[in-house]
Amino acid sequence: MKTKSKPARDAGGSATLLEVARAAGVSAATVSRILNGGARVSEAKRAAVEAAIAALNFKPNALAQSLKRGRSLTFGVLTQSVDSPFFAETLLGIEAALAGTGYEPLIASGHWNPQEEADRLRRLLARQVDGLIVLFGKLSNDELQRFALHVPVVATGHELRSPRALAFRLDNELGGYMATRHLLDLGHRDIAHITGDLAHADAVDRLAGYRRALAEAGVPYDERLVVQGNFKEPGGVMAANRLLDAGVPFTAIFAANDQTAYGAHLALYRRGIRVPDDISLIGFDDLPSSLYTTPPLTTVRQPMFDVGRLAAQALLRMVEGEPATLDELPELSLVVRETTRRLR
Amino acid sequence: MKTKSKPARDAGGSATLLEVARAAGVSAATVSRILNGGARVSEAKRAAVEAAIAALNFKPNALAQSLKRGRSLTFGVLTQSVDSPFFAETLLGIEAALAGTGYEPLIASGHWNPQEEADRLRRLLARQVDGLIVLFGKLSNDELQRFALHVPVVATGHELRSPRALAFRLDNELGGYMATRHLLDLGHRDIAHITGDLAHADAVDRLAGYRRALAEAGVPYDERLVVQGNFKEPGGVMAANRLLDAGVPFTAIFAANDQTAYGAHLALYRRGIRVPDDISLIGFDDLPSSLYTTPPLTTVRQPMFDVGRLAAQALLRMVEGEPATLDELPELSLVVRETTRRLR
DNA sequence: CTGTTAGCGCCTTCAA
DNA sequence: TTGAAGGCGCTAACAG
Repeated sequence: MKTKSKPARDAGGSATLLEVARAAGVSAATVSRILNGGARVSEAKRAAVEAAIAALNFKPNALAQSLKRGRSLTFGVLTQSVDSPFFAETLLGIEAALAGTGYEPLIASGHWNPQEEADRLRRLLARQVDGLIVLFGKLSNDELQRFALHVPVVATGHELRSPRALAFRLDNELGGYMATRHLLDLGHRDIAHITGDLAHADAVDRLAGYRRALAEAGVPYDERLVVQGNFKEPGGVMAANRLLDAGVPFTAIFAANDQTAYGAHLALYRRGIRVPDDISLIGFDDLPSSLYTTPPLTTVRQPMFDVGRLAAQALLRMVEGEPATLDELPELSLVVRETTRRLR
Repeated sequence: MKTKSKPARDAGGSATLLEVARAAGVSAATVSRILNGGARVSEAKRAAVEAAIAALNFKPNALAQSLKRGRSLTFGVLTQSVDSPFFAETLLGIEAALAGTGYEPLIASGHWNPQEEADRLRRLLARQVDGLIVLFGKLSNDELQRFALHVPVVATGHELRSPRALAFRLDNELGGYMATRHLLDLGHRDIAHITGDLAHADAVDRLAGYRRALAEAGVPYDERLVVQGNFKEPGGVMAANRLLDAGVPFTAIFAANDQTAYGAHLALYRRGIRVPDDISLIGFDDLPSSLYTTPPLTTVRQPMFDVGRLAAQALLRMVEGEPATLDELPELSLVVRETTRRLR
């Protein structure tokens, strides 16, 4: 005896368009027309169909629509880790740009692993996303281009511009310069730097900015004052400890990002060194939480919300066939709060 | 002259299964069989098909597969805001539970707005998700049940158990009790409480726990020591200021969540009041960042990663037709760090 | 072992 | 204005 083999879903809902049509005594085509606006339909039938839709609680099957139309109204978004506040803000910007457009983000995480990133991107493609937003990560431009063969791609943290792929980076070198310059302006000359993971271009650029500011101010570069972190709090703790143990005096620290600064601050606190009274500290990113650390953290702001918003807006245009362009390039800015102070 | 009207996608890729079949000189069914394991196929044809797949760089269209199979291998996940570290951790747990199962999360945000939540859930359903995970929010049990008519539902922060819906809450009353009790054990008797948004059951429960601990210790409840916050940093700042301005002395604060504690800490700092030297402070949640505040925050840990993981695992079972059960109920725990200290 | 036949649910000509 | 027919890409009987 053959029994309904449909899986667990639908125990209580979701009629099909055909069922609606039958209930209303019209053809499926008519229902479809009413659903999608457009064509004129007689008032009588329209009323009947709308009644049937309501009665059956009908919702069109988006999968079927996508299959038929060849567009899924979905953008794939590759973050590196959903738990990073840094990405969270970007996601918010994407969400904002997509609101009301009918598009929805399908989010995946690459965990800073090129293989995993490529794998996730492939899955996203298999799900027929109409476009891809790649947030940072370690994919090469070639790989990005390969994906752009299938759908338009917008990437942040990469440099790349082709008809179907657009990438942009913030000026991290300038950011590093701004941070260091701020410390210099405050009279500091012995400025330590805790770098990010130097496998990332951003970390390298920030370091370059630090060196440029120093050079410009005539302060010799002392490599003993530069230690490597990893963009995470524990890295900041360890780096600060190494700095302190090295015995080379310094009055300020430029941390490659806010999380590193948090860690460094904690390490200083443990040794009874106060911020900013004894040592000035500046971060990079301006995470939302940096406004509420005690004291609030001076930092270089990365406008991640805007980055997300602009990326999504650009992609929206690209899927409409317009050329790949950016409305504006988001800019870094110095946010002076209370962890830095004038020397003496 | 009629021209290809397919949209921008596919400028360079994605062959169809039928094309693969033709290239390999077999039928579509054979290709499908090879793709899905199962049936036996001659080595010759298998080789030909695999060659064709590679040559054409073929990836099955997941939309078509889902439509045909009646399962999308997608779970809808309703968070309230992607930018909250609290939800981020839960998402991580869900991601972990889903890894390797073939299921992927489709994430939407409800922003603590019942209308918006319901709307998002409907869209998720339209996309044919196979199950729903609802993380907190303000939907009523009735509404959740209604969604459970269509697909299995697992919800956190609700209480509800039916064949196709499972919900669980952590014991927030106990959490509030634990926090207050910790302060009491340290010798504090004048303990202030900054509540969360009292429209949330969690906030009410934590307050109840606070009162119970007080009562149990024979400390009279003083309503002047209880002010309302909103689970966010600014609320913590304002609440702490109100507490301070009221002039009723206290030696410790129990903040309804970590973000509130951050805000309160900042307000104290601004007035030169040190934590924990002058005032002890305890939060609730144990956000990842609480490990790196200066000093690290004593708090009541909510195992959100586990919450996400357990929810996803339960849902996984439910879509397989198994009854709605939870492996275990995650428990709150006291995490003593450095913002609380013995009185005197 | 393999091909043919039918759709999944919807949209879109094409005729009427 | 409306319906019939065909097909998006894939899978699942059912024959051979």
